[in-house]
Amino acid sequence: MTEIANRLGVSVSTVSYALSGRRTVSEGTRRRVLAEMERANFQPNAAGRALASRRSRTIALLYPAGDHGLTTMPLEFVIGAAEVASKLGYALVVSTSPAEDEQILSLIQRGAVDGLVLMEVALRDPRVEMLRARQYPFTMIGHCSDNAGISFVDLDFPQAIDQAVSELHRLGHRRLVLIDRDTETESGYGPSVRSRQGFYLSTLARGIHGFHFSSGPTAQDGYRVTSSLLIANPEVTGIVITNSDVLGGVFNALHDSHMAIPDDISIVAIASRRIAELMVPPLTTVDFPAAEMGRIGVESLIAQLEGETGPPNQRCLQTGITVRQSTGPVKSAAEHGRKDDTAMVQSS
Amino acid sequence: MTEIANRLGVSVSTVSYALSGRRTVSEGTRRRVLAEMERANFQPNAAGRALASRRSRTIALLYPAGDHGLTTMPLEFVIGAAEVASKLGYALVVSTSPAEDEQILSLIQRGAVDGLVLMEVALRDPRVEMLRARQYPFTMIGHCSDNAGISFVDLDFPQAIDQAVSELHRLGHRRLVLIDRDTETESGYGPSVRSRQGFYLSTLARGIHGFHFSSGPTAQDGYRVTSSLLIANPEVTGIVITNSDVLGGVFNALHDSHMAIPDDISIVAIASRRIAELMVPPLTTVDFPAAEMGRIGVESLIAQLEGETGPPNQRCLQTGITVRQSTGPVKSAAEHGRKDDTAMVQSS
DNA sequence: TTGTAAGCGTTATCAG
DNA sequence: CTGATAACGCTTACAA
Repeated sequence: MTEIANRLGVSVSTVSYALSGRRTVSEGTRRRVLAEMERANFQPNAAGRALASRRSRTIALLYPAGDHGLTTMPLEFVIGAAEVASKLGYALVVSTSPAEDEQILSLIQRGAVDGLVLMEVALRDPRVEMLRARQYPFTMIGHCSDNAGISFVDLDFPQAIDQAVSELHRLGHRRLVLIDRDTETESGYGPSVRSRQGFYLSTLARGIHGFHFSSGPTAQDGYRVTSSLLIANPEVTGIVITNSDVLGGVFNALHDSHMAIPDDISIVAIASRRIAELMVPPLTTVDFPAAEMGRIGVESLIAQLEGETGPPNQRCLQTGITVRQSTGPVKSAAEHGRKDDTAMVQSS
Repeated sequence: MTEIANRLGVSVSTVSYALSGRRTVSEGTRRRVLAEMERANFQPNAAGRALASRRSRTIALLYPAGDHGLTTMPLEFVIGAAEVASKLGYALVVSTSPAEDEQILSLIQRGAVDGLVLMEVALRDPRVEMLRARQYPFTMIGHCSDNAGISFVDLDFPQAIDQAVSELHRLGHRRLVLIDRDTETESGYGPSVRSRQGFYLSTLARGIHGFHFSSGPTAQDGYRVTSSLLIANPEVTGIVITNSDVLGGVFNALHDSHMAIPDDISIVAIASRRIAELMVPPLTTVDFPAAEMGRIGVESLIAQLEGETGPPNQRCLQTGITVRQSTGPVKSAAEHGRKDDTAMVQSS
């Protein structure tokens, strides 16, 4: 910058202001400065800028560590976040979320990042309490019981579940089961709690029979749960799944029990398109807008960093349903005697 | 740091050296300094350090942009990279690889990062040429035709394919097909080229019949290719797949053609465990060690940054095969008359 | 509209 | 073994 200033016979501050626009610079010099920068291929040094401005223009995505082993959030999420961050002039560092508050603190106390995006927050999350107490800028993917003043983006799980239930109901299914995350290990995990509540509300509202099974996060868990489910509740004709990690187990269990999809049983899951298309038959899904969630999370964090005032940006995204081939009308005549309201319904 | 120095009555440089160990400090003062840092909860400021040392202690992972739409590299890769980077004291920024050299240059000219990890390199990759010409530190996931002086980590695709072929051969399969990436759009993409060559070598070496079909990257492409394959070459009993994005299409096509897996046809794919367990039946795979590749890539970049000398670290990882249920002995008696060498073979 | 200069928090050189 | 002190490259009052 000094060099550019010298070459043009202006001061460094003029160069700096020409670039940042933080004070007015005569149109002529501004253009000359920018032209010279272009010519010299100048790029402002990140460290110098960060040191002087006390802002790193870097944010961190705290990725849930391997504690669940597998994780539900797809890669598209990270990509979406990275893209918008870069578009807004920020770098996005991915950090496997250290369970220790200390490590988070270290990250922010070094001034390495200006703000955080928290993933997989629990209903009562100690990290959230800590950051809130310190008034540190952050946004959440997911949300807590108490979100006062905090921006977040989440899926509207009750609505997502209701779409699934509604579709199955439309097809004549009257006995549904929800397979969700294991509550023992996931107590306080928002999506589980909200999905389950939503499921009971949705089934109740339609006067149909619904209950849930909890499953661990692996395919084996899904297999086991589905097998017992089929024995304990052979009258079930529709399954709703919230955690795509168990899908393989469910499908294999059904296959081994000679239950055809969708002839004997219909399945709807909250899952990405990528996963939907891997299944046989292709899975009817409530779409998980991962990339968009990443985008929104980063956007609202940066808005906050850039001094946006006003209420926090709290959004529960609405989902759409994509009907593929894992859902169909109830066939079993034993189930209801007659396929009452399904016969003439058009595909929506 | 100044504050700590003052409180202890030593100079800032002593504090700095006590922390960095870059010059000897008497055991006593060193301990006092560290104790005081602990007490005051001191964290060295990243920007100040970066400015003075001219190193950001940050590296970037250049993630392939959405040009293929879907991407083959799983999330575990990013996680593995992030974990080891953080363990070595570096931050890992994820950047959706801008096709433009300019943007890469901007990143490095700002001094925002000390080095790059390139993903999805082509056999002749302009980015590689550019970085090499500038002597900029980087490592690759994958490798080019000419890798002189560049560290990389890649899968040993010929070996991976050979494991797949070997397993199918062991089971008595004598007519194999490889479904790989579409060459029209992927010309110069190393894994495709190497897999295909490896496939022909492996089948040739065993005196069995092998040929390949190329498929686009979507499930629909996989479906189409598999359908035509079944018509054109009904004698095929084993399929090897390199790109897990097409798996769903393949499985669905087989299902729709009433080909049972593994009774009528066996399948082996290069894929992650996560995907393997989604399929019905669970897929026999040559394991893709994504996390390890991420780790190694980052490690060798950092080694390079820390001034390691000597030859570049060039590694083609060996794979293991995990036999699940998509492979089985040839059943079709029409195929070879007799199942010659398969009858007595033990599982390895 | 522009210039001057004081930081920002480290590292590293040069003397003791 | 330790202290001063000059960078590092930029931002931003304060003056003019």
